[in-house]
Amino acid sequence: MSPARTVTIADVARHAGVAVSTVSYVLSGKRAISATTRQRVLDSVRALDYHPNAGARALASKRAKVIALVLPLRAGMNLPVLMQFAVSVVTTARQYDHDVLLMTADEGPDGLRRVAASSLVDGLLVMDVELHDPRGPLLRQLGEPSVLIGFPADRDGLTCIDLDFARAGALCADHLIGAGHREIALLGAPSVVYERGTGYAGRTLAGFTEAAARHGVPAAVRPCEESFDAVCSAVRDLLGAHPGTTGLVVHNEAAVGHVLGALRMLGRRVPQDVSVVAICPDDVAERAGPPLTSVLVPAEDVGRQAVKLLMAKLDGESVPQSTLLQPRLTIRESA
Amino acid sequence: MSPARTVTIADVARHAGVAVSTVSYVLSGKRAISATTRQRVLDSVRALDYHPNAGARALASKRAKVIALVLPLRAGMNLPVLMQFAVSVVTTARQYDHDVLLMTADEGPDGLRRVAASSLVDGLLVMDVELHDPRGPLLRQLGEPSVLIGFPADRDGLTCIDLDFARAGALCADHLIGAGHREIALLGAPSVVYERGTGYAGRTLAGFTEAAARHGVPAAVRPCEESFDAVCSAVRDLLGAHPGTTGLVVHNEAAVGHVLGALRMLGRRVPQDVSVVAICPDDVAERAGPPLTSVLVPAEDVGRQAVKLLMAKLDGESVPQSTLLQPRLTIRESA
DNA sequence: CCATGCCGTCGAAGCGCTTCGACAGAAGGG
DNA sequence: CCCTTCTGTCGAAGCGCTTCGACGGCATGG
Repeated sequence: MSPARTVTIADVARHAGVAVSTVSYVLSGKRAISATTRQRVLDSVRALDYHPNAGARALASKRAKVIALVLPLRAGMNLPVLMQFAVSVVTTARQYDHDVLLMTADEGPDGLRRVAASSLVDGLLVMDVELHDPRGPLLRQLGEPSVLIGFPADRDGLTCIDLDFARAGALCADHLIGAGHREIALLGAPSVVYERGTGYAGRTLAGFTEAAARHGVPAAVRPCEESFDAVCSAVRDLLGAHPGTTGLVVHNEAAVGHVLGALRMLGRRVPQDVSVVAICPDDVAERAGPPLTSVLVPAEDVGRQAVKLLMAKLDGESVPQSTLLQPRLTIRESA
Repeated sequence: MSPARTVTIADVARHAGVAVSTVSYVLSGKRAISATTRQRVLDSVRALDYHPNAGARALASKRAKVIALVLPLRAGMNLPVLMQFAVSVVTTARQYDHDVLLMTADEGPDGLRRVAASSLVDGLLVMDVELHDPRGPLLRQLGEPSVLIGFPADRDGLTCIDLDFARAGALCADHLIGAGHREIALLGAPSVVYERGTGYAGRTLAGFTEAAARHGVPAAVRPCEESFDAVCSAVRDLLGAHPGTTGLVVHNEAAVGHVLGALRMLGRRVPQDVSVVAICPDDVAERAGPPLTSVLVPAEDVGRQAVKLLMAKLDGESVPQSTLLQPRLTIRESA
């Protein structure tokens, strides 16, 4: 429309008949301003459709009001959960009046250094941290406020949050055993995921195994690739080697549909012949046939909490080093 | 380590024994600087590990070197593709020395207005634009450089890019008909997606129907919800109503696995009894059983091209109003 | 009734960078 | 040999905002 010279705080001040600093204080609330002046300023802001310049604000206040979200970029990642997570981070950050800069891990440590050093962001949210993640030491050294999703082996001086996967594995085992199953098994992620030392996969497995042992129930465990054929033979092998298995836990979102297909092909009915519990998002569980009893990965919760932790750190509050989110089992038809 | 007062351009200038402006010109290349001076400055930059302050740069140059990626946030979205897309946008943007601000559509028009007006970003990438998307007019009015992924009905003055879904639909039909099928069908997205006027779904359907008509082959079409049961009855209905159907196109990523399961349950072998072609990402097609002949949604290409278009616009170049990416059919075992 | 405080507002000094105009000195032309 | 034209560099003026210190004016208390 108009030639649109952008509106500055000086324009607002002039329009409202006050000093620039007064406008600033009205907007930030950092000093008391009389109700009448405040209102006049606010009206001018609205009238002129004023939006503070982000760069100038960042420069003067040393706060960019932007946080970085660092995504992993690896094989075997499960994109939908990542996405849900990202969305919840953005939504929550906005509630704190912050924006989110999206980064991929493939720029490596330099990327983190760059955004931190350039004051592009005030803090970092690092996803999918592995057991021996090089970014752990880096973050410690960087001194930039950060929150990690996932647990590195050495979490000293870091703030970490994740679903309690050990508990999730145990919950699945307990549920099956409680339902009377006397031999159970876990079908996991592709083996590369375990080898990489991805914390959550190993922790689920440990929790599962431990719970089974506690009840004295034999528990087989098998990694599982994600193609239909691979899943079929994995299931066949498993049931061959452990014919008494009647309870199955699946911790592999991409394979979960195939597992049901494989069981169908092998003539095993779910849940009559084999009970299945999955660890996956609700929508996957719901649209499976039959709908799966499942423990969900509460991506949204994790995202929200992670942002809250980071905001607390930005405000100089001290926060717990580790936060574990409790898993929740939803009973559907498969177990 | 150190108390870490951040390094400024003045520090670099002092260290190199030149003026601040000289450092700036070395870094931006906007004026000729002698080789020796340039080298000295560059050395100092490295020695001090200097990173320009993003806010100051943005303020002075009126270029933030950040673009916004606006994601949709709707039911029936398919997250993995979105994610792939986002990753490719970030990667490409980095090649142009830009960062990416992630926004969700749920902040609405105000969100776009806000980031644009505050100069937080230099341009906008808007994903998953619908036929009658309110953001079309908004962008036009905003005057901020932008690129839309998807085609609104009125694309005057906008820059749009997408996969040529009509062509993709036609390609599937052509492939099946070329293989000798005399009655074919399309299993599509959930009906809500069509009703919303999501361009790509409708265009696929149109391309498919048209191609079939051109060959004089009857072609049924059916939207499809994504739960296993719904898919089963959809497939059953379809095959019941059109018993001669031997070629099936599936344009629904979440349902594609279930379709194969349903066919198996109905006793139809793939590809002996029914040939199946899917429109979905390669990894989904590959890990299906049997691996699916498919047309992939080239999320990465779209992302890369979209960024390139946006960068061209930021540089003041003029770009084509519409860009259509050609689909590619990959033959696997299912058709 | 004057000293004391507080409240609300203002002016000005930066924040770190880009960019414009100026200006030495070298190079080239008449 | 002087005047012009480049080249390479410098200094300074902002960019739009936050924040600090200052300062009138009003109420309070002695």
